[in-house]
Formats: sequence, C-alpha cells, structure tokens
Amino acid sequence: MARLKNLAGLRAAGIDPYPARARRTHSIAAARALYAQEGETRQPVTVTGRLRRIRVMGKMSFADLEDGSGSLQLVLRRDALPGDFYDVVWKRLIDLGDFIGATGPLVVTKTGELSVEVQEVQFLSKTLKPMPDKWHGMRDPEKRYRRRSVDLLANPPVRDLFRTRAAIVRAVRTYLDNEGFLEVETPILQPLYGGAAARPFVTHHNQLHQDLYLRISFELYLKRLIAGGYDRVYEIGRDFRNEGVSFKHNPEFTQLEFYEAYADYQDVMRRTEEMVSFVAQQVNGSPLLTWQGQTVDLTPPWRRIPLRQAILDATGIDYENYPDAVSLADAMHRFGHEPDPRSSWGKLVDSLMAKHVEPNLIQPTFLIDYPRDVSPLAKGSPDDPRQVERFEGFLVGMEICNAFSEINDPIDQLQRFVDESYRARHGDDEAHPIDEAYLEALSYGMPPTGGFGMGIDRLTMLFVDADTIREVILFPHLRTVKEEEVAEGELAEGDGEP
RNA sequence: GGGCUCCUAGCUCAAUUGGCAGAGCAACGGCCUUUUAAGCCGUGGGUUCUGGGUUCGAGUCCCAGGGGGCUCACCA
Repeated sequence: MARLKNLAGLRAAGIDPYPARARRTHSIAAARALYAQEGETRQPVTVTGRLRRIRVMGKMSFADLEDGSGSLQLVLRRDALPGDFYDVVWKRLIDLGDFIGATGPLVVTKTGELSVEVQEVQFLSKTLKPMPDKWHGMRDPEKRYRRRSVDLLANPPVRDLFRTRAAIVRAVRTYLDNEGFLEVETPILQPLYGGAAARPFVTHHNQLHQDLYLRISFELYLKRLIAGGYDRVYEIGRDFRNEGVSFKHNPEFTQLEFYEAYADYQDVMRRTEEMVSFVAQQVNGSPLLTWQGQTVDLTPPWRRIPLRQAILDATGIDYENYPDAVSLADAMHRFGHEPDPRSSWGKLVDSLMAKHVEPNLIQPTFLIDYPRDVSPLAKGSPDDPRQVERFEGFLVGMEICNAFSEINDPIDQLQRFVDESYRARHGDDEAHPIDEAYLEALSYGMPPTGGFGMGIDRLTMLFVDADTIREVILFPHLRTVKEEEVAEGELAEGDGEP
C-alpha cells in the first residue's frame, strides 16, 4: 500500500505523521474574510485542513485545502519552499486526503483564485485510505450510511444537511424557551413504558434484577411535571420503538414533546403552526419550502379537516354510519378495501386515514377529532363520547405531530387504562399498560393541559428535501454485517514493511 | 416478516446469445512554474458479496445464505 510506504517515509524524514498539535492563525473562512477586508497580504497566514485536490505542474503545484469552514487554494513553488521539501516531501510523501498546515501570504492567481502562496508546510495527519471519487463522491447508500465519516468528507452537501438539522433543533428550542417553556429530561430507562401505541425494547438491570424498557415516549413523565407545578415543559430526545424500519421509521428517533397547562388542543394547534413557521423563518428565511419538486407553504393558519370528513372525501365511507368494528370492516370490504379482521373500530378508522388520506396531505394540514379507542390519553369531546380532542399534523404525506387535550380526570384515565388492558388481553401488543404512578400524579390534580409530540427527523426531511429518514439521521439503523472487514490485519501486516 | 430488485477495482460505472473481466477518477513511473474535474505518455490493480450446482466454459443460468434498495403489512 503506497500510503503506508509514505507514512514510513515521513517518519524517515523526521516528520511526525500524527503530531499532537497544529498551529494556525486563521480558519479558511477567516482567511477569506481577511482578504475581503485587506486584499492581498504581506503578512503570512497559516491555514490548516485536508488536501482535497492536488494539481502538480512540474516545479509548481496547486492544491485545494479544506477545513470545517470552507476551502482555499494553495500555491506551492519549488523555489519558495525550504530545501528539497518540494521534490522529496510534497511530491513523494504527501497524499490526497492528508491534513497539513500551510503558511504564506494571501495572493490572487492569474485566474483570479484566492490562494495561499505557501512558504512553509506543517504535516498534521496521514490518511491511509484513498479518498472516494473526487467527482462522483460516494453514492452507494449502504456505504454512505455504514461509513458516514467517508460520506461526510466526500459529499459536502451531507455536511450541510446536518448543520440544517442542528439549526432546526436550535430554532425549536429558541421558540419554546421564548414562550416560557422549561426544558427537562426524563428517564429513558423506564420500569413501565407508555404514552404511545408501540412495542418497546426491553433491557435488564443486573444489580436490581429488574427488566426495564427503553421509552417509547416522554408523555407520562412530562405530565407528572405539569401536575407538579411547572406550567410549561418540553423535552427533546430519543424515543425507541421496536417496530419495522421504513423510509419514515427508524428504531430510534428524535422526538419533541411539550405540555402546556391551561391550554387545550385548539391552543396547541395554533402554537404548532406558529412554532413550525418560526422554525422555517429561522432556518430557511421563508415559510416556503420545496420538497421533492413540490412547494410547501408553512404560513399559518394550516388547513383543519375533521378526520371523519377527510376519510369520507377520500374513500366515500362515513364511519359514523358504522359504529362498530364488524359493520365498518364490512363497509370497507364493500368499498374494495381489505381491513385487518382483528382491528378495533378505531384502528380501522386509523388505517383508512393512513392509507387513503395521509399520503395526499402535502400542504400542512391538521386532521382533528379522533376516535376515542385509539387515544387512551386524550380527553373526550364534550359533545361526542366516541371522539376525543385530538389532532395530528401532516406534511408532505407524512404524519409529523400528534397532540391532544390531556385527560386530567384520574378516574376517566383509570377507565381508559382498564379498556387498554382488555385490548392487551385480546392480543393487542401495542395496548397501553396501566401506569399507577401516573394515575397517582393525576389524583393529586393536574390542570387542564394541552400536549404535543413531533418527530424532529421527519420535520428535517421536509427542510432538507430528503425522501428517506435515513438521510437525516447520522447513523441510521442497518443490519450488522457478519465480518466487518476492518483493515486491522491489513494495517498490521503492511506496517512491518519499509 | 412477505413480494420485487440489486451487489463487478479504493470510488463511479461498463461487459452482446453463456465465450480472454473493462473504462474514467484514484494509485504508481515519467514530462510539465498559473492550474482549479489541469493536461500528455506509460504501468499496476479483481475471492465479479459468500457457498454449492448446471455447463467444454458462469459476472451472466439454477439453489441456498449474507447485505442493500423499493414495496406491502405495522408503527411517528
């Protein structure tokens, strides 16, 4: 391997291939700013970074140096460099991808490219693997996700994507902090899971001889904080759901939840559109986004459609006419659908929505007023016992958030949990377990509260025009490969060679 | 989990009916003091994902396995 030979060559030349320290006077962005202010400099600057391209033209070379702030051309002349550095070190021992520092004045070349006229080079770090194709980068999705560091260094747009993601999270925090919400952290390892309809991951605490669940939501803990006297709380963190993987599902994902005392689901709906359009303004400078060729306008107010109406429009089925699972499933059959015979009435309604309504909700839309029996934590509508005060928000054909007026009647909540445990006994492995600690907290009293949960990954997909959630998660879940051929044997073997 | 589909050099991709595994970039050797996907001349580079099978002959066809992508089911 040529690079290992060059590594040994550097050592032989008395150059430490992995020094502990780098000197630099300017980031590349700062060097560019300096030029913008002062023009060509007499005083040398020192910039550091990775060599992305090298163009050797005999006794003179051009190279592109890249750091986290940008990239800058280096001009190296044999005559301007000390001793035989140019011929021996630069042309022989330094490879594409190596990190170096370069010192010299800022100049502009004949073709107008701002450059460092290099007088001195410090070697900073040796690269042993070849860089991916300089033009095509690395495209194979599997390679990109498994070797994300290579993806990031080869494909600059990917680096920008995760900056955007960070900006989104920052903007969400800014919004909620400004609105008086307190950011809190609640347990990820939970003795009892809850707050969503999903199967959990199970783990075990050895010393306590106790099985624990990785949380599927933050909901119940956050509401215990509302009961405890904080009026506005939020948490941004990871949820874990033991479910399938798809373009919009990763086993762990980033969730925002907030709870607001003295608010109902209508208040939360208004806050949702306000918050998301604020984020768009902060991150994007505009409420208009382009996603997969479609323009999405986040300007409030968003459309509000009762779930019943949306399903009626999309399928011709008015579920109010079929008040039980049997008759609704029968109606679905007649309209050419294939309902899961084990589903409850509410799950049938939900499946009609997911299949026939959700994919068409490109512009931001709230579906409101959900069936009670798929919403065990949502407060019932005063005028319809079968419905709850709940909404879900949709964008680009995906559900991005879910919210409701929270049940604060401990006896009502107990009854819902009992209903859920009935479902669990009849084979629903996503039924909500009874949470005594939560019920106890409610028994001490919780004000009327609006609650909200939103998938940050999916929101990010909209902002960065991604068509799969894997694109917006740095290390998405992939199966582990049997023999991950890490090049250790290869390295050890080659290292012995001169 | 089911269905469909893909896996070839470090990277991006070719390879006719089943007939000598190739190109560009990268690497290596040479020329080159204003290039920016630099250029020109030359060289090396392969467990064609793995294991079986059919065949005179398999990257190509068949079977099993691994991994990816899409999709259905389920979940946010």
